[in-house]
Amino acid sequence: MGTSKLARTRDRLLEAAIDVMAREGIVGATTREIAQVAGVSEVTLFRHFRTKEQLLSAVAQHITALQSEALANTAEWTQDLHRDLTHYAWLYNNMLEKHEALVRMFIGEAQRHPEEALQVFQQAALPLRQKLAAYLQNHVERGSVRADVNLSATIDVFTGMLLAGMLRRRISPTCLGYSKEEYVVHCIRLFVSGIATPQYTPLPSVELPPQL
Amino acid sequence: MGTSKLARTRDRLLEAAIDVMAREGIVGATTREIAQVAGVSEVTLFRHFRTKEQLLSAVAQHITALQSEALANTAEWTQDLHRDLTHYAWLYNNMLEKHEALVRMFIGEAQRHPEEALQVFQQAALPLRQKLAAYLQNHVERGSVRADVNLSATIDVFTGMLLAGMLRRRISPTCLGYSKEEYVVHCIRLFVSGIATPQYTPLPSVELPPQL
DNA sequence: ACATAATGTAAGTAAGCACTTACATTAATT
DNA sequence: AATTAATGTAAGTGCTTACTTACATTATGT
Repeated sequence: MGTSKLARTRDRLLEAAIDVMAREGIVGATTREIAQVAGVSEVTLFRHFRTKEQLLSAVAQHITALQSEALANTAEWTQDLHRDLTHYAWLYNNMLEKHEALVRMFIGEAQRHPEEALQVFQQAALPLRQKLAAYLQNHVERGSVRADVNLSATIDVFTGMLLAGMLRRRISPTCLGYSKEEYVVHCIRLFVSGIATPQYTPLPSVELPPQL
Repeated sequence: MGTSKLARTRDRLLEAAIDVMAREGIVGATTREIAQVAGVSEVTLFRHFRTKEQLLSAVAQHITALQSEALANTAEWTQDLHRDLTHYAWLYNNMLEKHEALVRMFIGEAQRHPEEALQVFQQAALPLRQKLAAYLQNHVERGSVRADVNLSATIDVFTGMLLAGMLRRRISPTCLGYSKEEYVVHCIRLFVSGIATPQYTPLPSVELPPQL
């Protein structure tokens, strides 16, 4: 066995903690239920993590590790701005949906657990974010993206649109007036036409008026 | 006295509940502390609201009422798309910042309290949202906003950008690489250039927020 | 086979929780 | 002044929580 029994039990406890905390929130998640979901006794939980607080901290680190692992597979860029951003948007959106419960929890309890929330959200999204920044910077130098945009702010606007979309879908999925796909497509379109230079305007294919 | 003692105590309890719940979350907010903050005994709390659940429900209604009241003052539109949306964006952003703790709480606990979260977020933002929809529809008919956009989706993208910006600012305010003002300005610029028709391409002049 | 590491079982502790009961006190109304 | 409505005080109930202790059981490695 590559992993010891100790490590396997620890991992099961962390996964169970993620599961229960996502359902019940941090305050609502009891050590009893976490241990039960993990299939171990409550005493074992406290032998691995001396307090609930320490378990929470370990959970945050665990998630961070999982995320940067999942996003490690570098997507190949085609240099087609609209196509690449579509790929990126769906990658990001799917990640958000997969971890919706956790995202909600950390947003809601960010004030009470600032260091963990910061750790999870900032560190987990950092590599993907930097890749996108480098990609857009490349486009800026090639003249297809406007040079007068703050790249950090712009990227956060982009991911923020997708995040907010996911949050809103759960709250009122019925009477939104649009589908998930429609929303994401709108995000992409808005973003591309917002950062692209006038020369590079991919959207209105009919009769481009000459720019002045 | 316009308001009876009964109603005043009830109001103080509701305000205290908002205060404590915003700080501690719904699960973390204890009836003891809510009563203490309200300056009444815990028994009085239970005489006004038979259970904690019922108190939560009353809180949701109270917030909804407060919000639609605050947004009742109709802003006059100047028909200048960029200018009007700037005004709207700052109005919305300030509202979000004012109620940040509550927004966070309801996002985080939306799954466990679906009806209250829906009530607060949907109903509170509804009038403002409808006004913006009507305004944009007007611009569509006048040809300054593209006709091929889903207005509902587009509005949600706009408000979503602002919401996500507020959420992110609290988590990592230091190392963002941009200011709040910069973020909001980027939102506006992205949005305007994304929905405007090619004929109507406003020159993006940096606008300052109305006030702190 | 044996020593040790990891877990289970059972029971319990002290604290905090929502919520109640009984009775005294204050304020408003009549 | 008398009645009533609104609140306070004090004590307590039953439940759940994080966390502990003592001891028995299983798996693991040598």
